[in-house]
Amino acid sequence: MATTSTKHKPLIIVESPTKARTLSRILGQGYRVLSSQGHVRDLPDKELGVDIENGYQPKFRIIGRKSKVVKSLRDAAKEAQVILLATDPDREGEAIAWHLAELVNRPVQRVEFREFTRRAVQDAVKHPHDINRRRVDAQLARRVLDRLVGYRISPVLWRKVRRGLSAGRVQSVAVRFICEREEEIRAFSPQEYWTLEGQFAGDSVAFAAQLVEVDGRRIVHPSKEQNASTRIVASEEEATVLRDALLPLEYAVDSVQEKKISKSPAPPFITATLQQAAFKKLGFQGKRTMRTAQQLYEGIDVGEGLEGLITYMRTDSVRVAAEFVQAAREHIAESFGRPYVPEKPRAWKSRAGAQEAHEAIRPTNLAYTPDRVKSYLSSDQLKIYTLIYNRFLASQMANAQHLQRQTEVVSSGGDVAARFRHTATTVSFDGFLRVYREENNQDEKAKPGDSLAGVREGMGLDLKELTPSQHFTKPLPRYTEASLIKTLEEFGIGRPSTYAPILDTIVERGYVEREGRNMAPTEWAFLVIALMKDYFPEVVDVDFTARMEQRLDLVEEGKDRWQELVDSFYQPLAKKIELALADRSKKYKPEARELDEKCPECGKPLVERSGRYGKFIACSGYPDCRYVKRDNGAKGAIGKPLDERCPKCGAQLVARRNRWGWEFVACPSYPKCDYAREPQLRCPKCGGALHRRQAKNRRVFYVCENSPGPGEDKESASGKTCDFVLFARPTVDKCELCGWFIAERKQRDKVLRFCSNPECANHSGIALPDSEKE
DNA sequence: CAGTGAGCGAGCTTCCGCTTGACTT
Repeated sequence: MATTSTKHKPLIIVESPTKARTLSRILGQGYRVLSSQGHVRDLPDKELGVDIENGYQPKFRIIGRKSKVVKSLRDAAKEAQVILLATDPDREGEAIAWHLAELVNRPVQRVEFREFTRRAVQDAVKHPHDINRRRVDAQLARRVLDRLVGYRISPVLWRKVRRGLSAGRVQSVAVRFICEREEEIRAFSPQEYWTLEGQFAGDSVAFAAQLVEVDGRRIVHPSKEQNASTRIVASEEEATVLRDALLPLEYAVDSVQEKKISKSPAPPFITATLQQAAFKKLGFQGKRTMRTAQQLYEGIDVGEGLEGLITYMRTDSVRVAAEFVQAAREHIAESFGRPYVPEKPRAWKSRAGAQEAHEAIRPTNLAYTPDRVKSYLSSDQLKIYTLIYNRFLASQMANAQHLQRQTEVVSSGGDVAARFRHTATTVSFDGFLRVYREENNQDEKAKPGDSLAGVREGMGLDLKELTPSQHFTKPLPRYTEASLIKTLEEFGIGRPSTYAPILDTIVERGYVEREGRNMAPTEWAFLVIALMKDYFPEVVDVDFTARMEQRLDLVEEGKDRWQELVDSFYQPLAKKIELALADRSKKYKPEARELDEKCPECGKPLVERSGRYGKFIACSGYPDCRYVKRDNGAKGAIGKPLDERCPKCGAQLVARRNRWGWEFVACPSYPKCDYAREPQLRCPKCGGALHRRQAKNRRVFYVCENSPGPGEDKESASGKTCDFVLFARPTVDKCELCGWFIAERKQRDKVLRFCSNPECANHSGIALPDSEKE
């Protein structure tokens, strides 16, 4: 494209590059469209950045890795006559627009659209307006408040609990949920109860029915409220007595009732519900779901160039563009027939307080059915796309119709009166179930052995068998990623872009450990939550965010000033921080746990303590006795023996891991012998010496002495013929396929092991022996 | 590259929310 063609065209700035591309397509050649890629300015990382003494004046800096983006936006702004800021129509988007306006230092206009349809976009561009300064102020209040809460309370935790911990408006409430659930589980005592199932048979009928009533008292689950008309069968003895009493009685069908049940589909996905469904149905963690959805959003070549297959995936709204609903109705009629189209289009309602900047997550083109595009998609992409496609389609389909048939059987004669019930539900019209059903939809349980076709009221029956079965009440389960996100979303805590990262944060800080699908709190979580409840109860109150939001609305309506909002939250907080720091007790430090083992040096009992680097075992006589157990299986363990002798003392060397988890080779007789080195010293390719280097970004990498430096190419650097460079750490292990050493790299908090040979099949990663999911 | 506790007190850690692309001496 000619460079002059962009000059003087109106410039439109949006948040995401994909939106820029779509917008460009809608508006055509007359506009130049660029993206900010999210926020471009923020408070500095290394300091508070809020002048508390001076009206909470924030100190904004261009975010380091956005400097290139900012430069290109500034350059483009210089060339443009008209600048339109089309960032998202929500609080954060308004703030981004304001920061951009400040940075380009030129007159700007604001445009907003909530759908990426031609009509909505063209209409928006025709009606530009000013930036909403009140809305920007509301965002400012939100940002400053979060910074003050996070950066002022966290240091209290470093001092009183452990270094490196953190607190925040969102993460602390998430940790609180997990801790309180754990306390409930620990306090729970399972309660025994019994159910009785009878096998009835009569004239060409046979079926099973549950005992539901004895002498006018309903048999209920222990969790149900108890009164004079209810009863729990609590023991085997009780169950046996009942069985013996009921077996000899005579029985007859009391009633047969049929009920129609209409079930409506779930709304189309928003971020939180997509993550929940993908977790439940596919076992995907939030991160994996979002990464995949992003790919579908950015576009896939389905044979006709790049096509974005879904709408934006970070949304809190279930709204769908009216024209697309119409398209869906036509598609449904065509694919499944008229009865599958509801009379009126369904209009879904988002949670109160949703910002509704985007549509729900839906396919962009119904002609791209999962089946039609599957050969262009990866396996993850197809799974997520199918989920989104079907959930959306279902949300505009007709209700499913169920027929529930209840057959009740009563006893006659004897000293007790019993009532049994058989319930069968059948689907009479599948409706939306044709394309989407929830995970635990187990209400269609017509048992295979049952035959009730000939059942009539008053018909006599024999009770052939009466089988008691034992049950126990169960505590609520631990939170999973899905149920935690659901809970946070319901309380309005966190935003679509942060649900998945929150999980990482609380795991990284050591508050929570993943145990299979569940989230288990650590000791640190309990200590920190206890402190938070004592000193900062309002911050860990589930309604803190809701109260903040109400106040933000007032700022947005011009009824409150942002500084006053921040001040009214911060002043009480500042007092509590002082109180907390003044308390010198060790109440929130982990306790040493006494062990049954005696110190081999002084005979006093050993204790397990929590130190900076995890748990360790030492003598309770400290500081008189400084014994520390070295082979406790923790990080300071003895290590893996190697086929190599110590050059200093001749002992058999071992591989150990340092405090950051990296391997090194050392003498086992440490501290008597201090021989230690890196796991690999020679280049696996040419045998030359292997050097460790550090990049500007502080990442460690390894390079062969025979490889040319960055400035020199292979021709000019005579003799430097090797090109071995490794952006990872070597280990002592060898690859089974090629014999080169295995290397390790950390991807976020996860360790990736792979062969150092780029030609080897194991280079992309080694399958773990106990391959865990994701 | 091998810690840890207590206290002395260098120099360090930390929030939530928007968005992707880096590329190493």
